[in-house]
Amino acid sequence: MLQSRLFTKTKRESPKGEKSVNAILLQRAGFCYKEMAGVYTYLPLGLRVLRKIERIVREEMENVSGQEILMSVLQPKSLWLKTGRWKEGIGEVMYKCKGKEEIGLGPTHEEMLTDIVRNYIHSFEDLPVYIYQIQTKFRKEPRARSGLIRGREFEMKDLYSFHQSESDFKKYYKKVQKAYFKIFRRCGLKAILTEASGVGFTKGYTHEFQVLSAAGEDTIVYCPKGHFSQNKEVAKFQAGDNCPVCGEKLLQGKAIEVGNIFPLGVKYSQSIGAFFQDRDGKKKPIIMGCYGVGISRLMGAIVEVHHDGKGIIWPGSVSPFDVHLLSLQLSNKMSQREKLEKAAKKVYRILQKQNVDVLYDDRKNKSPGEKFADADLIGIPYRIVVSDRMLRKQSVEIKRRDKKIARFVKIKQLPAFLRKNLRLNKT
RNA sequence: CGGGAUAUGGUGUAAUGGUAGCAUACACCCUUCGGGUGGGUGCAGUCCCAGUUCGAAUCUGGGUAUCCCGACCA
Repeated sequence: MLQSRLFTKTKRESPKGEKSVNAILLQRAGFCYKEMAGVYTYLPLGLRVLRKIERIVREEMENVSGQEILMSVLQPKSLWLKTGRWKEGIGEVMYKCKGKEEIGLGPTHEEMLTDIVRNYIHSFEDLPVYIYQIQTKFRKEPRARSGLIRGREFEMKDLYSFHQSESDFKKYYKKVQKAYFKIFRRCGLKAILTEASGVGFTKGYTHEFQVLSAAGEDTIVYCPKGHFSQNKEVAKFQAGDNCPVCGEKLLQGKAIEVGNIFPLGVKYSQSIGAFFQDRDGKKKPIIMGCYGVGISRLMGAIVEVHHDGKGIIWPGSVSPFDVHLLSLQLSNKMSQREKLEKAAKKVYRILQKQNVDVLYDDRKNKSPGEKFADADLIGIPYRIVVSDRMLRKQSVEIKRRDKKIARFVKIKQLPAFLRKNLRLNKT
């Protein structure tokens, strides 16, 4: 991708009033455009990141036998009346449209999917089944905040599992738990499995995946060795207490909830009427589980964790590009400029041939300082510089965004270097 | 939903009752060239409605929007 053609440019100043790091950096660098409080447009750079995160999530969902569907955003009132949630609970934050009839904008999809499942699952032999989707959700949040961390419109992956027995559900629950750790690790985040309050019908155990960050809305009490963590709202322990597992002193910190998993029991199957006939001939409500990942929130969380004073530092797995190629047009001699452009294009082609996603800063009349500043702000993991100085040595300069020092690689040896080093980032 | 703050060119800011200024971005000219080079020219603005006043960006009332704290966060 040629940066001269890239839609959107970086901004020198932080958006007015904005305090949260992810909101500032994502807007300044041109990843997101704020439409309203808690409502964002994903620009070319931002969408690439979102897609990368989606890809990771999809792969891990397929690994736990999830089948992807895409449900509608518009939801019938009748279904919500069946579960009593049109007016209460999440219904309170549902956007409702009045047309011919009242319709809800999906804040979550338990009702809808349970109703669909009701139409296809009739026997124990049809179970278990695991259905997920990646979709935009709408919630009338009383207070949208912190950029992508809490939006009124946001992207979420929601997986629902359907089982014939509690024990089968529990096995799957554990499996998804593992898959979730993998998702967050692949996104460059260290998630802490945290016990949280269940809603009435969940009788106890629900789990949140929390990422430590000052931008978080939750406070967790956790074991630094990772044995234990509880959300402050339900915590029976406090900072300074001993970890019930290893005895280590517990810590307390702010955290962003990037995912959650919880049992639904038979709440929805019962009220919506999703039953199956068991091998004993009896009709039973399907046992359900629900597993969410805030995809767009994850993007915000990654920025909160991976940045410095100059900009974002994307983990390779979710970066919009693998390499940011800069050509420094320094000489005022036309012949030299042409020579440099030719060399930069050659490097660009080498990179593309190696299947490296590259953003090529081919902009003319931009000073080196400006190109460096933009590269730091955008935060692509590798920066490759082509300049007169480099050309004299038949080399390019390669610098990692998260490292201070640069190294020099002969253009001839570039393909080998790329094969050897960049693959590391493809998780 | 309670509390606080803010609203001025595309973006970021100054002007506290009397000529709306600066920076940046953008366009053009010159200059410079490995960390936002310097200079010149041009383009462009007071959130909305009402009120006070000879006169309002500025004061008053109402509205709207944004940010922050809290409540809320199946």
